[in-house]
Amino acid sequence: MKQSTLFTKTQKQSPKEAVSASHRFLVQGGFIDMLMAGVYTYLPLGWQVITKITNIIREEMNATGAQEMLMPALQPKGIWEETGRWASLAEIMYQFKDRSGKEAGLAATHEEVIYDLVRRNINSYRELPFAIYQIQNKFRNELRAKGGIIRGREFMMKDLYSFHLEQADLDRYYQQLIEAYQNVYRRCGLESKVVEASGGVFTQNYSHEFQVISEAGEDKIIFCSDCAYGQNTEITKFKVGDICPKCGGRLEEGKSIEVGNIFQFGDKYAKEMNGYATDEQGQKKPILMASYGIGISRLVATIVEAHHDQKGIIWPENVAPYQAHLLSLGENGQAEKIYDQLKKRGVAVLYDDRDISVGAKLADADLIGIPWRLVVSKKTGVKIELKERSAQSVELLALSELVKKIFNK
RNA sequence: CGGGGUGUAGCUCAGUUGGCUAGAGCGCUUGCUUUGGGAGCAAGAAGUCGCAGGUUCAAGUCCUGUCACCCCGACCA
Repeated sequence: MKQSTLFTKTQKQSPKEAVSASHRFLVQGGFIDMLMAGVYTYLPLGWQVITKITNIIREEMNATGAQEMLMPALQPKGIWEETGRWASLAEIMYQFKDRSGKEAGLAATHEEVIYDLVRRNINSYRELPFAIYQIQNKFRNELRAKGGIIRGREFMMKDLYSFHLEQADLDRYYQQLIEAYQNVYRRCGLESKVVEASGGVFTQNYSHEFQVISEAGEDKIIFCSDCAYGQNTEITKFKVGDICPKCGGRLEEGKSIEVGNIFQFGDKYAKEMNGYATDEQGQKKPILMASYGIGISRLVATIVEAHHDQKGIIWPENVAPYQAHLLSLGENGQAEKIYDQLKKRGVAVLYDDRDISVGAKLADADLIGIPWRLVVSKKTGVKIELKERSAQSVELLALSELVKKIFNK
């Protein structure tokens, strides 16, 4: 990708409304653009990051046997009335009348839609268990949107629903998903805590949140410094300094960002929406459900909160918009050749071919935060100067050495 | 929803007790120079002063309404 043709430029000035590092750098670097409070466009650079993250999520979800599909965002009132949530979610859900006077809403979540689909299609224990997920925007009429894409009114989510006839089977899959979630966060460069929390207004049962310790967070948790255990301060009886019940480490308290939340609903939806299947003995049994969500847009912001310095973002390699950032600094065509070579070898490279000052290019490279910076200038001759975004030192390498060393190509 | 604040060029902002042709920096266009940390010089384009109404000889400035955005709180799969 040639940077001269990249849609939207970086901004020299930080947006006035930005109070968090993620908000500031994502806007300044040209990753996101606000349309209204809590509603953002993912610009080409931001979309590259989203694509990397969703691919990681797909790999991990598919590995558990889950299948991907896509449900409607526009939903009828009827199914929501079956569970009583049309009324109980009235404040958070966008609800309106269409021009024939029919009431409808925008998806705040998808339990009703998926359960309606399942009850009409699943009749036998032979068809269970299974898990379905989608990656889609959710709409929530938050009283106040905050912190760029940390709390949006329209935001991207991966939501997965699993269905079982036996509680033990649900428990088994639930544990499997906890591990899959931890894999997702680890691959995104984040250390997550698995935190016990209340089910909020949505379920009486317990739930687990995945929290990343960060000053930009809105949640407060008690967590173990040695393992991934934690409890939300909403429900905890532990105090700072208590012993971790999992590993015996010491508990601490800190602010954190909730990047995932999983719930066991058990037979709640079976009862409310009449979802039953026949077991081996020919008996009617409730179809149990659990829900599992990852806030993808919030995850992007969380990664930036965890990986940045004064100058900009430092993307972990797995989620970086490009693998390498090639900068042409006042030379005569050598960079263009190297760009072609890198493309030929399958390296995803952003090539800064713009006719602007050296300082501006270097500053933009720091702001955008691609992990490997490749500089070609009069000084470098036929070689390339390599610098890792997170490091201070540079080294001169020939193209073949370079691609072998860092891209394994 | 309660409290506080802000809407003036693409962006960040200045604009005095109401007064004449509404400004700056950045960005943008053209030309020349420059080239390892956000370049210099010259010329230029760019504004219904958020929107509607009112007061006044005169409104960016005062009044009323309205819309949008930000911050604190409340809220929060």
